[in-house]
Amino acid sequence: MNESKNFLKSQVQEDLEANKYQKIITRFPPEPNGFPHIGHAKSIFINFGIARDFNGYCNLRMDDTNPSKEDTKYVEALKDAVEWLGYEWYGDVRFTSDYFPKLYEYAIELIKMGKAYVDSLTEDEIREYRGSVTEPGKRSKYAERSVEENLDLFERMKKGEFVEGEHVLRAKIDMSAANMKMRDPLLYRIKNAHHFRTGDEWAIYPMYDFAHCLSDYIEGVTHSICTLEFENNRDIYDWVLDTLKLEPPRPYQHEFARLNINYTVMSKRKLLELVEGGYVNGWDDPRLPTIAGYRRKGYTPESILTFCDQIGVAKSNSVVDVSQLEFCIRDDLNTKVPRVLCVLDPLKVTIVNYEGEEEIDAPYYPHDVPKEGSRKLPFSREIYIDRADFEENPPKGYYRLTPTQPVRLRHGYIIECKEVLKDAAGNIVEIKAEYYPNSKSGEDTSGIKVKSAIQWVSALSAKEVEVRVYDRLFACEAPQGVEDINPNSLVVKKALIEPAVITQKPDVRFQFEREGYFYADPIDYTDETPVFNKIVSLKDSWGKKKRNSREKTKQQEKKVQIDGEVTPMTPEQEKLFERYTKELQLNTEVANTLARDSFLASFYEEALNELNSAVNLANIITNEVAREIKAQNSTELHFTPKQIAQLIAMVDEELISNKIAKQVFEEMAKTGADPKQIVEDKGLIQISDPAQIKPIIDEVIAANPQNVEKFKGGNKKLLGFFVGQVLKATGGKANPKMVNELVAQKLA
RNA sequence: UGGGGUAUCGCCAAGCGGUAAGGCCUCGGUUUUUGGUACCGAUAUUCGGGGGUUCGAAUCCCUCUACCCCAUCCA
Repeated sequence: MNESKNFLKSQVQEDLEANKYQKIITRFPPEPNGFPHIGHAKSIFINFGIARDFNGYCNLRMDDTNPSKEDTKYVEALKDAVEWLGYEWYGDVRFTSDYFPKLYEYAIELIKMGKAYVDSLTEDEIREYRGSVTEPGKRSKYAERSVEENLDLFERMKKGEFVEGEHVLRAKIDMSAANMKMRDPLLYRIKNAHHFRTGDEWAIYPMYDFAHCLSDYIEGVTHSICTLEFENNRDIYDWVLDTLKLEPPRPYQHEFARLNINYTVMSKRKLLELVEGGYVNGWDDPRLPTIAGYRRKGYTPESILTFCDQIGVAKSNSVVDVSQLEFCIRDDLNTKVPRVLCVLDPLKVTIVNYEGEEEIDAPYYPHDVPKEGSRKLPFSREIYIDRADFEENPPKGYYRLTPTQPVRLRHGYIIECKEVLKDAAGNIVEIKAEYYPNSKSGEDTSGIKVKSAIQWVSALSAKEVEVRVYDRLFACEAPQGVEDINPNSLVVKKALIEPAVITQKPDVRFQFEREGYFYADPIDYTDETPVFNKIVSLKDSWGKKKRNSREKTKQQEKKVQIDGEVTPMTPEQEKLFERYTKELQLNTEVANTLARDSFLASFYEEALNELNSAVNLANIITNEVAREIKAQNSTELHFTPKQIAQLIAMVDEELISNKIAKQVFEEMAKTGADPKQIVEDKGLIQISDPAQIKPIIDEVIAANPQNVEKFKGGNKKLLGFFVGQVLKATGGKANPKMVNELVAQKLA
């Protein structure tokens, strides 16, 4: 598996090291309102994977808070998917609906705290009152109801005394919050629908934002991992848990980018449209990116898991190329699956100089797959080969049978074309050929060199099978909907296959040599009418060559960036800028940053009172100090302008290098210690004596002969590498400028 | 227009101030009775653009740009 850590694993590791949790608990929490797709597989892989990696648990929880959409058939599909992928959830399957009583209690608690109220605005009014992204909302007059009234109303909501939409329970947070989600979010709504588990017991149902965080908490989840679109919901997640003052530890939410793959669609809505519109044959149609679809097509769980591992986990919206997935299934099947001969587009070949019949012993696996097994391949005078394996007027580079080019029948003899028979329309209907009796595979003494070996079947014993050749469902990379459907996404062929394959059971995979991997359809396959699904083609560098030569290579243009306008300075800022550039000789960029930030400016002025080192102070304040201020979100700073001045004084006196100054500053920001004290305690005084530095340089050079070579060969970037090594050896204390010069001299 | 995110090769993706990982794709080559596999090799002087700080910047600072998410009684 992938060794590099993703940000989620790093987070878990960090939390574990900080002793935040004793045991890691994650959860996979789908809403049972549709069939799981490969995006769910990614989530399953992440959640169960983290639990496995860190010796924890992963729960499977059905987030069933919306009875009008959910159904028990979906929970079965979800369970199947997890099991098929090889994971085991901890304990029983959980349901948010199991927590409805507990959730109700928490809601009452919030009401008692004055943090939740029953609102009786209409749906439209609620929307209107919420405001817009740029304008604040306004609070409902019902927010003023007393705790008693809220309690009474909420209980009656629960009892079913009201109709849908009459009341809702809302959190009392902030109607003018910049985060729209925090404008008094709804906690409960009245719904008369029948719930597939709790039946008609409840008249009210909790909203996602209320139920999810608390369900996580109830289950002892530590890391609540979800997709990017919930980033804005994190504030409510934290608000609910914090406001309720629950006993720690509590879970935290982390978001990652959902999976997208080109040439397909992933949204539930679009998938549903395809299924219900009859564009595909059900949720397990092999062209669909559903787990059931991939499974029916013949993908292995291992290949899906490998894929999930390869694509990684990050926060940028991305679209993974299908070829990555296709690679995974090819790679998995290559070492697992027997090779057999199947002719998809049969063309008759009569071997005129052959009489009788024979059986050829043919191994199931090629030389590079360490597996045993073989079968008998019947051979006779009449055989079939694939139409694509004969060309009367072959293009350049064609390796297969032509009127002048012999070819080997895989595992069998070399044949040569003698005559081409055509129908009235000019279509080739048969080939008369001759074979070389002394060219049999394994005992070939003919000395004839052929460029390829092709698949074939004997006419006498071949069986007709149905082969469903699937191609991508959509014709374009980023399909919008059914209008982009590839009309040839399914081609059903009557193919001819060698007899050994037919005695096999369904649910078995093969490689049809030179064609691809195929799967005996687990549902439609019978011995009388065998059906094979194409899983994926083999890599086809010949087909590609042909295609590429036809396609024009399009050149990509580099995008031109346009610079936007910068907001002008106020007169006061203008004045400061003037002073900084003219009087203090700061460069315009630094002066600009300082002048525009009043906090930084006053910090700078104060430091300037302590030390007359305008440029160096300005530099550290606009860069390092600014960063700390951002990180600490203002207020609680551990360092003062005076201390910064002391630090810079040491730099000015060349007691410490700039590099060390940054290190000292970080320490100051963390602990609030005095810069001089830090330098003293850690012995950070700069080493500027060449006599001390030179031996270290020699050591570094001696230890890295290849890099010395590379450097002398012209790789000047390596100078930085050597400087870095020397600095590392001295604990960062060597004067970097001097090291630079000395190293350059040494290596010159 | 407010808030929250994200930008590193054709596609994913490491990287957290000191030599731009890896996989897929692509292109060469070797082996091959699968135009498969395997194996070797090539492919980012540059990290969305522009500035700044530093001996040294993909990494720190400023700024601009592009894209995604948020105004369901969905999740």
